[in-house]
Amino acid sequence: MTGKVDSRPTMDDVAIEAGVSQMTVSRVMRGTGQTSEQVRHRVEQAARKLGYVPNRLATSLRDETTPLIAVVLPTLGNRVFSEVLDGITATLSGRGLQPVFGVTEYSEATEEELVRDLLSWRPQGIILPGLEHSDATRIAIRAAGVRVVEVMDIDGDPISIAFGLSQYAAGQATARYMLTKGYRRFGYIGSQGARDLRAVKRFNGFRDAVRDSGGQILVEHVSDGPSSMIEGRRATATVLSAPDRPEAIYYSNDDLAAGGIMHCLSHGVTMPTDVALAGFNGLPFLEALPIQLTTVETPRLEMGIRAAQHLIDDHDTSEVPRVIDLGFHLIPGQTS
Amino acid sequence: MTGKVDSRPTMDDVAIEAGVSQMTVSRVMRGTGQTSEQVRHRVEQAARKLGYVPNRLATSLRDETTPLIAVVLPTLGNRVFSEVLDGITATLSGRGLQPVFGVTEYSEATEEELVRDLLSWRPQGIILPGLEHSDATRIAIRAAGVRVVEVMDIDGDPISIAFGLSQYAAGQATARYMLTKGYRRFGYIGSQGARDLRAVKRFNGFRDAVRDSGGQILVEHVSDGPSSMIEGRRATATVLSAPDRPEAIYYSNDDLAAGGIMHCLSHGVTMPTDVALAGFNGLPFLEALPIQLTTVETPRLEMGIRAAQHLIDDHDTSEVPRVIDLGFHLIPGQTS
DNA sequence: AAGCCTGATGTTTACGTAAACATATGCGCC
DNA sequence: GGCGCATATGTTTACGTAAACATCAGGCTT
Repeated sequence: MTGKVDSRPTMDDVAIEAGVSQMTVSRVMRGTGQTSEQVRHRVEQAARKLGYVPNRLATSLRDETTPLIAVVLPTLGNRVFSEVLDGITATLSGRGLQPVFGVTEYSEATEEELVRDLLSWRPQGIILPGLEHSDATRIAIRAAGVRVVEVMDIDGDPISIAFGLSQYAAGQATARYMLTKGYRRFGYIGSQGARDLRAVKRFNGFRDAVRDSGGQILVEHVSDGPSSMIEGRRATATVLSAPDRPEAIYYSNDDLAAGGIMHCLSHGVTMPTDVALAGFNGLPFLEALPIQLTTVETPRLEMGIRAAQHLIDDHDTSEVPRVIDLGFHLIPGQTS
Repeated sequence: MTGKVDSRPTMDDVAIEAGVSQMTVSRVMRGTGQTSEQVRHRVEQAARKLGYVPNRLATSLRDETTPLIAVVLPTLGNRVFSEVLDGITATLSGRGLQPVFGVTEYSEATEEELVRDLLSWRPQGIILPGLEHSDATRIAIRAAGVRVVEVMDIDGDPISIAFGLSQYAAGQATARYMLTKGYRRFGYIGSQGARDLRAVKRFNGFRDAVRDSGGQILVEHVSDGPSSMIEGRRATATVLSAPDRPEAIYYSNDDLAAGGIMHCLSHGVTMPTDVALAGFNGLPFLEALPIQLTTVETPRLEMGIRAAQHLIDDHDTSEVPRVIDLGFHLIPGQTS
């Protein structure tokens, strides 16, 4: 017996109201199979009257498929990732797919738990940040047989396919550019401790390139918290007041670097003569700075779009793991 | 008969592997009821061996409840909303709740469809931007009997409860501040056509305050696309080259206003003597500007946190509609 | 030693939907 | 005028889980 006062109406309720069977309601709702004009009308009326809303939990359970795409991101505190998410959502919407997501705050343990939770929704696919994941995460994903796309990074072995850029090469390119400008004595400013693995890779590329040319990294200042302009400003003050003051500073991202510019402007430190600066990401807000930062533009939106697109397209799950390099673009600025 | 080669393992599969009944597996998985140490161990082993992942679709269908919170946002293209989302996610995670979300791109029709889609997941609650929604949206939500929180705005009648600020008052406050500084002839620059209803309210507050004091709005420049610094720059150039040039410009948000600052800096227009500027939001990137923008700081993170918190707390659904004013804070800058 | 509780496990059922199969009605055809 | 076929609708079942209820073994009580 259906018709409980308090509960949401089901197809059964609509069926009774319209004087037909539940199956007929199902047919009318989806516009499949054969239905007479008359019945269709009655059912639609009944559905509207009762405020019927289909229950996707039931549909998905029954069909053993969902319109969900799981999305994992390190944080929403950085514009970079909301742009990736933007690309994903824009691509999914209109195709009847919906994102369910969560953030790891750069913790591998959180990622593990999050992935388990997300997979329990039986999503069509999952988008993960970076290529480094715990064994448990990999096993869970493999067992789920779900399609995976990794984004942001291509330095390593993807589970299936990765859309991103070589973080190592980006660091290297930045270093080489600075080296051509004549700088040899560098400082590095980062954040998130060593948890931001892509920042670590960039710095490795930067450091290797510097060392190969006989340059040196005089000081590494990596704070533990999230990156922000104010933190970059503080860190820059510290680094520049050290006895062994660098000629140039490489920042793990634009927020920190912009803070560096703020410090220099407020303290009469001339860029690039007193100190040269370089950041990473090419975020739009850089346009607002009084002086153009040297940075590396990354295909953030495109990574999201391509990742989502890949999950939409019908691909073979057994494909060979591969990486798609979406490249990056060094923007020479006035700070170096 | 279970054990289909291709499909994900279910409790039945684990049960067979462990030589117990499905129900026992369920008990072990959730740690409820009575289970012997021995059986528990066998079941856990079997589950691990088969890579069992619970199916939340089934659980939710069976329990008639989900751990989902639906989130609707106008866009991810503006930092404001990713900050709100950040507040929501941070508050939900750790409580076993998950956000499912979508963006409307400022379209009421899209919102309607999106809300219907989201409600079909039978979420615990739904978070909507603003107080203006189509009748169909309201009806769907009412029928769903789902808990609703509206965020951003408090100028109007909430469906149930709203956490936000008075957009009208914010516009008014900005105008009054500008008026005390002696400006009387104003320009307005907006975007998103008239779709950004909160921007419209702010402008109404601004305009009313200006008119009340005998000032006037000489020009209104509202472009149709999304807001961006570059658009603000273009618009500012246009407005300042008009024959009836305003003494001060009010922008619908900080991105546009920052573009205005860019224009002035590049064209030797001195702020605030040649023209005064004011924005809205108090986004962190303003810190990067060479000159402090007059703006209104909004409690973006807090709106997200409070909204999510309200859905977590056990509230009476039949409560009287009400609005919670989280206030705003005018930041006097160097541009006015 | 019969009765009875307790702890451990099993069986049945319902959640809402949709495929597969079953049934009914009517109409054309030879 | 009976056969067959198309069209419209109904019935059964399964998806995976968990509450409610049923069963069963063993030990304790008197």
